[in-house]
Amino acid sequence: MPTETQPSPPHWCVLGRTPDGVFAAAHVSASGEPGAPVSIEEGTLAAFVAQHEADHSPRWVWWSTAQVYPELLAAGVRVARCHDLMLSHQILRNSEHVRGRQPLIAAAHWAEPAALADTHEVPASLPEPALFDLDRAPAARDHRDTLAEALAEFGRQRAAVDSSSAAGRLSLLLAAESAGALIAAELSAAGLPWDTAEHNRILIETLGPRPASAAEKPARMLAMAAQVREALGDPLASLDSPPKLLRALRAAGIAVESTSQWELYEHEHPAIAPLLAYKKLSRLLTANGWAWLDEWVRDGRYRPVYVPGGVVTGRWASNGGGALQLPRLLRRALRADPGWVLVSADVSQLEPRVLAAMSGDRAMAAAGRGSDLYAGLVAGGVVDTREEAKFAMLGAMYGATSGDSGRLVPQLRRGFPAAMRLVDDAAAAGERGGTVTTWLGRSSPPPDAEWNNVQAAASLPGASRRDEDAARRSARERGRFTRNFVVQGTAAEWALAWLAEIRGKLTDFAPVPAAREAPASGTVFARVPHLAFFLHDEVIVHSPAEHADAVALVVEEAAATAGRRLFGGAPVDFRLELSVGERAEKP
DNA sequence: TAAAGAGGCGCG
DNA sequence: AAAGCGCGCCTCTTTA
Repeated sequence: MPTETQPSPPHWCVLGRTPDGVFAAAHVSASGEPGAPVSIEEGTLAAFVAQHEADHSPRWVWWSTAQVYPELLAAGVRVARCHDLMLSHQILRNSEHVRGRQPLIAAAHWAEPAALADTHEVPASLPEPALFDLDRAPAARDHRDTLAEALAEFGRQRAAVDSSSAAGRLSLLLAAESAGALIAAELSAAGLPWDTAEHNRILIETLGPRPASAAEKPARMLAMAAQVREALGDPLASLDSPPKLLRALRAAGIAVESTSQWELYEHEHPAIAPLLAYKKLSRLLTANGWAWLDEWVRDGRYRPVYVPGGVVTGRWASNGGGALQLPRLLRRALRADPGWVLVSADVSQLEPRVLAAMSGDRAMAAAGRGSDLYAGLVAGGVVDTREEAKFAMLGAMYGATSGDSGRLVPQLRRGFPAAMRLVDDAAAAGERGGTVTTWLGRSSPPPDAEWNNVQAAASLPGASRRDEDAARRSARERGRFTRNFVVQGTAAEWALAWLAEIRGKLTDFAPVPAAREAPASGTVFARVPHLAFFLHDEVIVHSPAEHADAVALVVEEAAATAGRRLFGGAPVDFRLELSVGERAEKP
């Protein structure tokens, strides 16, 4: 700890705009004292940031990483750490650990536009993109990005954390969330190395040659469609319109309620197999076909848009490019540049392990030690087969009450009472209309007005059976949501800590010679190992081949570090499936 | 004619 | 394949 006689190092550097739209910065010392604002000449922001980053690497405090950081990266400037005011605001104003939430809630203009729309404080017709448009005239720009507002909000957030009952955990969460925002921007900047030729080959092999126009269907789809129509005895049957398809199926004597594949599987009819095949092909064509390739892959890089904190549980969402839905069929198209490799890792059974750690369930932790957790459940005699173990765990975390999954939950409850109590308590809180909170302090939203109305209606004297059923049903639904929230949300926190740790360690690698660079990764990443993909519990690092083993070690050690950061000495292993190679496809 | 909703399916 | 959480995106249909 620095003594009073030592000058406080400028821990934070708050960035915002002056009223006339020019960037300005103010240092804030460890004690919270802001220094005098320094204005930054037009067009010199990147140089300013680079200089300060080299001098003392402050934690940059800014309104929105997504707003500021892409431009810095494009200018070749990386930052080590930041505090994203927007993301932090969302966490703090909802967190049950924060006692003094009122100042944050009162600063309603800091909320996301979507959240404002929910409370009808903003007309639904408000053009949302305008709020994020840097190119607008300064006068019309949102006032949230002024330096004065940033300093005020930063002060509110520090006070909120200091007053909370879990300052250490919340600080860790805000740091991890902000690191995630940096990483999301860096992932888009670096891109995922994509083998367009291989993707095209897969499309041709699966669908047939690319039709001359998008209006035409590929040959294999036409062939499947012909088989379906033949089998249905209906040469004009429409396969692309669910209502029409449903009528055609019924007319052919197939008694289905919907056209979804899980229901079609139940029926024996010569039309079923080609119809399911047609649906698969159609999905590939529309979601990740040639149009997707043309739109999303440039210069050998797929650059999706990630949205950190975009999911209510804290998981990332994506907005454009469908990064979180890449079909496994296309994994072969992920391919490192020549002389580089992809280091791919995914966490085995992340959510059950997180549940074991947060509940302190020693038996469940033991089941996951040194091996596959599901195999551990079998070895421990809780269930008979690995498949049963998997379904039982999913049922426990999602709140299954029926089916094979629900049937196995009681066995889990006997074997792992502590873990099950944690999720059962979370479900009970949700059913009562309460909120639940993740390990680091992200709280679930309270029930909306509609939910409260339904519950209230059922407890009125004249409530009908229908009212009561509706209330019970929506209570149970909410219980399943809060049950899953604590596990999914804490797993997302673990994953952020893992990512942040990997990112930090990757900066230690020396750049490879210019002759070996991967220019499509952008100036910042062309010569160093960098994160290239993230998907909830899975990362891919694009690395010069000679660093592959060291990078793999970094990824592995980061998992252990993340476990310690969150859970201290909890005896839970976070095991990875690691692979290193030119392609990311699993063996 | 554009927006909103529903159905369906990809991912974890 | 399993019914049970969280998403995004595409298509077709209904609604304003």
